[in-house]
Amino acid sequence: MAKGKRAAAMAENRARLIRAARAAFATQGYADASMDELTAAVGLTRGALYHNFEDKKGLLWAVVEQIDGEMAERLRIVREQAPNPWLGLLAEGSAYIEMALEPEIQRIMLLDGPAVLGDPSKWPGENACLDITMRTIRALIEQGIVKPVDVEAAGRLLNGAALSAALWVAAADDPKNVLSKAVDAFRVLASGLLREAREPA
Amino acid sequence: MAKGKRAAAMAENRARLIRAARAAFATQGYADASMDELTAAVGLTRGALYHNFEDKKGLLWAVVEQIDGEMAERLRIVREQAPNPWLGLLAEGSAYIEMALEPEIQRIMLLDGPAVLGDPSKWPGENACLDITMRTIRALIEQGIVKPVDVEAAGRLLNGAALSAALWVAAADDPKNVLSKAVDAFRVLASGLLREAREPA
DNA sequence: CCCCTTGACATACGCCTCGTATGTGAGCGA
DNA sequence: TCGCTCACATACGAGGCGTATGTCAAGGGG
Repeated sequence: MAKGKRAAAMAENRARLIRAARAAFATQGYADASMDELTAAVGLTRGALYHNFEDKKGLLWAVVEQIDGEMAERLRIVREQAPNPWLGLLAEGSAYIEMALEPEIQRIMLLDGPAVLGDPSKWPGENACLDITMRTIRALIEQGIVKPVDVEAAGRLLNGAALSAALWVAAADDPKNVLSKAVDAFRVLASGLLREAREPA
Repeated sequence: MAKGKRAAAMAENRARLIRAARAAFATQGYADASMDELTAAVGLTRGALYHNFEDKKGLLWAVVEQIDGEMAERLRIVREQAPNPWLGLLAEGSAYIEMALEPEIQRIMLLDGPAVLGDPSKWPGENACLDITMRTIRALIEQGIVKPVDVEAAGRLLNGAALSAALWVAAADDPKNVLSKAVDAFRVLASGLLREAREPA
C-alpha cells in the first residue's frame, strides 16, 4: 500500500493543476492567466508546473485533451439516445451548440485553444467531437439516407456551422430566442445532406 | 500646401504602423509580436505606437478593421460578378474559403482576433463579410428561391461552415484536393436552404 | 523677429511574467 | 542506516508592456 506514494501524490498534483488551469483559463483567458497565481491557488509553485508539464502551453494541451474527451463522451451519449441516426446527427449538432455556450468550452476550446495551439484538426485525440460526427455521417450514407458526400468535408462543415451558431448564441443578449433560431438554421443546412428532400421518419 | 503637414505625417506613420503590424501579427501571431521590433521595423519607437493607438490591442483593432473592409470589398465584387443571386451566394462562400487560406487573414481574423478581441459578431464594422452574406440571403428569400429561414441565423451558420472549411484546407497537406472537397460540401449544405430540391438555373 | 504653447514622438523607468538553473528535503533501495 | 533519486521550492535573468517624463519642430501672438 505504501508502494507508489510518490507517484500517487504526483498524479494528484497534476490533476489539481489541470483543474486550476481549467478555471483560470476559462475565466481570465490563456494569456492573462498567471502561472504564479494558478499554482499558488492549489498550494504549489511554478516549480511543480514546469516539472509536471513542458511549459505553459503544455498545461493548456493537457486541459484541452481532458475537455475534448469529456465533450466526446457527452456527444456519444446524446447520439445513442436518439431514435434514429438522422435525428442523432441533428441532436449532436444541437448538443454541440449548447456545449459551446459553456464559458469553459467556449474560451478554452474555441478561442484560446486554436489561437495558441494551432488548428484543432491537427490536435492529438483527433478532436474526438469531429470523429463522432464523421462516424454518424458515414453510417447515414451507407443507409442511403444521406447523399454520398465526402465524409470528412461534411463533418467539418457541420461542426463549423454548429460552432459558429454557438458563438452567436453565447454572445447574444437573448440567448434562448437566438438558440432556437440557430438550431432551426442548423437543421435546414443539414437537410441539404439528405438524399430525399423530406426527412426520414 | 503647408497646411496639414503634421497631420499628414501622422497619418503616414499610422499607416506604416498598421502595415508593419499586419505583417508581424500574421507571421508571429499577436502574442509573440514585439512592439519594440514592430515599431523599429518602420523607424519608430513604442512612443509613436502608444501615441497613435490606445495600446497593443488598439493596434490590433485597427488592423482588423482594415482587413475586414478589404474582405468585404472583395466579396462584394465576387457576388456582383455572378450570373444570378444563388450562384452569387455560392461564389461568396467559395471566395470566403479561399480568402481564409491567406495566412494573414487566417491568423489575424480567424485565430488571434477572436481570442484577443472577443466574439467577432460584436466587432464594429459589424463584420462586413457577414453583412453581405445576409443581404444576399434576404434577397433570395424575397425571390422565393430560398426557404423563409431566419436571415441572420442562416448567414452566420453559412459563414461558420465556410470558415471551418477554410481552416481545414489551410492545414491540409494537399490543399488543392481538399479545397475542392470543401467547396463541394459547402454547396451541399447550402442547398438545404433551397425551397426546391433542385438548384435554379 | 521672438517667444511661447502645442503636439508628435523618443527615452527611461517600474512592474510583471515566463523559463531555467540551482537548492532541498522526503521517499525508497541496499 | 546510508545515500541516491525525484518531486518540488527558490532564486535569477531576460524580455515585454504601459506610463511618466523629456525633447524638438510647427505654428500663432505680440
